[in-house]
Amino acid sequence: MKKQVTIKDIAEKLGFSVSTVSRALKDHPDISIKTREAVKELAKLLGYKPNRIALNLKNSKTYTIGLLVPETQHYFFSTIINGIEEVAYENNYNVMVFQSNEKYMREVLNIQALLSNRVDGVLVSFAKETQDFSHFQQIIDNEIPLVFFDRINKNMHADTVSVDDYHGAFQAVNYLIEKGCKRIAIYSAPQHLLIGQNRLKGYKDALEKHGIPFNKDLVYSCDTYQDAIKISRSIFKKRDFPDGLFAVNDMTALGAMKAARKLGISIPEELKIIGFENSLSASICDPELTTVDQFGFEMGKKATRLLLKRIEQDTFDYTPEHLQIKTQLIERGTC
Amino acid sequence: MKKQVTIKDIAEKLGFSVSTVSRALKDHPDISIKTREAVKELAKLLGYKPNRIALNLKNSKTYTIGLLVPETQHYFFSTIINGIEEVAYENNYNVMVFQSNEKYMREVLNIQALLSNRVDGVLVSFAKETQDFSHFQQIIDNEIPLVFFDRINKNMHADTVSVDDYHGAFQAVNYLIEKGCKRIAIYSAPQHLLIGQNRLKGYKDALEKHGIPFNKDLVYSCDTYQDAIKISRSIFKKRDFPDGLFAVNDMTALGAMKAARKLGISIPEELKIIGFENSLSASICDPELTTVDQFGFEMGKKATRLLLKRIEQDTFDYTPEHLQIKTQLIERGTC
DNA sequence: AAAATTACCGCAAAGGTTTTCTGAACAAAA
DNA sequence: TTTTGTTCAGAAAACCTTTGCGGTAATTTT
Repeated sequence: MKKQVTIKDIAEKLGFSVSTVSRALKDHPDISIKTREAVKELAKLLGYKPNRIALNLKNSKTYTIGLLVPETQHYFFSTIINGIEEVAYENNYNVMVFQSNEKYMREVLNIQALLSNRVDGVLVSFAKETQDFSHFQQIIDNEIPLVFFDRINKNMHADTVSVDDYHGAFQAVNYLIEKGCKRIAIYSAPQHLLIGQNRLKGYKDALEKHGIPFNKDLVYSCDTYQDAIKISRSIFKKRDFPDGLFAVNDMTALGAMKAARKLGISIPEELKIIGFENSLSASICDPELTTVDQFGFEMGKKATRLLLKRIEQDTFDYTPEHLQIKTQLIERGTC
Repeated sequence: MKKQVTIKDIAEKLGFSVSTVSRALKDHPDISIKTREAVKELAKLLGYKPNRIALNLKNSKTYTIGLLVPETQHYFFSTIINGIEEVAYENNYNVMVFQSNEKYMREVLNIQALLSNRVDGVLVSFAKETQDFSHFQQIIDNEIPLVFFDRINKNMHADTVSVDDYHGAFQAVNYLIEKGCKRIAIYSAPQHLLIGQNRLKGYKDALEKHGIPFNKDLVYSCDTYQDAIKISRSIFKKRDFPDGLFAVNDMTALGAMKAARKLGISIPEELKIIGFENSLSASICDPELTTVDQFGFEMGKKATRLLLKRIEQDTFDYTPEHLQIKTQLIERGTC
């Protein structure tokens, strides 16, 4: 609202030209020491701060990265954001956040906003709804570096950072089997998401390794807390309910625990549960949830480092990398 | 990296001047329909997007609000961010996030970054460490609207939005007493924060209302999960441990629950606990945590609406408002 | 036919900064 | 005195867009 002090103000007060002031401020050798000091002194006195907007325009560089997530509120994403902000801060970049609320339309609009804000690069974890990717192609067409994280698409000119879902799922199910489970259910993410596919594959392969036949009746599409409670209730009421459950994320695992407790099923004796995420709640509930750590903070950092590398390299003609974060099994009380 | 298409490109391709193209794009009556359509068609074809940076410079307005929080990862803050992003999105503003990690120094640096990015307004919840506010005064000196939320300071030219801590605390402690508690402990935030002062006052007044003498030995400074576990352990080992606990936030309440469980103290029979926040974990744990809902989402929305009002009003000469969010007691299983 | 109006469009400045090029003043060397 | 060199500073362009003002041609009015 108030006019900020500019280089021009300093120039006028001192009787120099703007170019002299500009150079003086950056210790250009052409400027005499006397002038330099006079300029700097007045600049400090007036509280001069270079106008970033003008620089942005001149250099067509904003030192801003755009971040698009489904929901900031989800614990996993908030840890990722933490990692992103961390690396951005270290490298003097700013972060502009947008959330899609899992809506495709809003995602498209957000991408437009990112584009017109001329961000230097974009980090994306897309909405569950999203099946068409042409809005992301726009980013690429403008040669703005793009990194997908968590929910990724490997068929574009974009780097990706994701959890090693296959390995994590394999690890988890293998662990359940070793703990004695024979009938293991899986709560799975939608199959159009890579996450869904990879985890299901890990599940199948772990079963196969131990000679347990795959039973598609034990596969449930379920990825929210509410769904988990509802679905679990109906499952656990049956006489032959599973003795093991691999949940797509901690919230669904916790939903299952709650339902089981209501029905008087004891964990881990009658039913063993393993989650995926290692959220805060996982170590708070009782018994504490055995889960697979996804290292969201690490993921955020890795994705941002990769993005900054792309931003600062001089060519857009690179072959995308596909990083995977190794998961880690956290043994606790539900198995 | 790639040059984005500008109004100039369109002008050259069509043989018009830039001003004509500019006006054509915004349906200025001076421009013939034929020209208008030709321009618009090419603009669409080329994927022209107005350069926001140039507009920012020209209008010295960025349509960006700066957000400074201690940690994005904290559930309460992430719900607030959700509310902020929501209102910003509705009003075509963008949000730039910064986190202080509870560090004063980092907060100061972040404010500088906000300043040089020429944001239109700033939303702040400051770090626990922060005792000196001159960096915020810089924002005000530049006549940039500032709204404090959650952790507030009423002694500046800034609006504030906060939880009605006094009322919430009173409500909570009153409830504990009605449930039969005689010796009620409080886990309190640092006393240099208003939150700490107000909640303690609510606690005291509720005791007084029921004629229970205040006992300063039942006041503990404790506001993290880890601290809560440690402190609770030592408290609950004593023979005369409290029969009620009012915790400054859900995490400390949950820490106390965990410690109590380990020591075989039954909740709510031997010990009643009430939290403050209504976080996700509160409804997941067992028994479910009785708590006071702070309505973070509402707070984020209210704060942002207030900020946008300040940004869009034409004067900086206003008297700050101090909004309070009414809390709500959520009765669950720990009382 | 001359004057007035209308319809269209371009010029230039502004917003703040950096940077290349140009130029002036002065001192030292020929 | 002339030439060469050095030191310092200004002018102008560029980044992209908007907008007040001016200008030209065509059309209408007297």
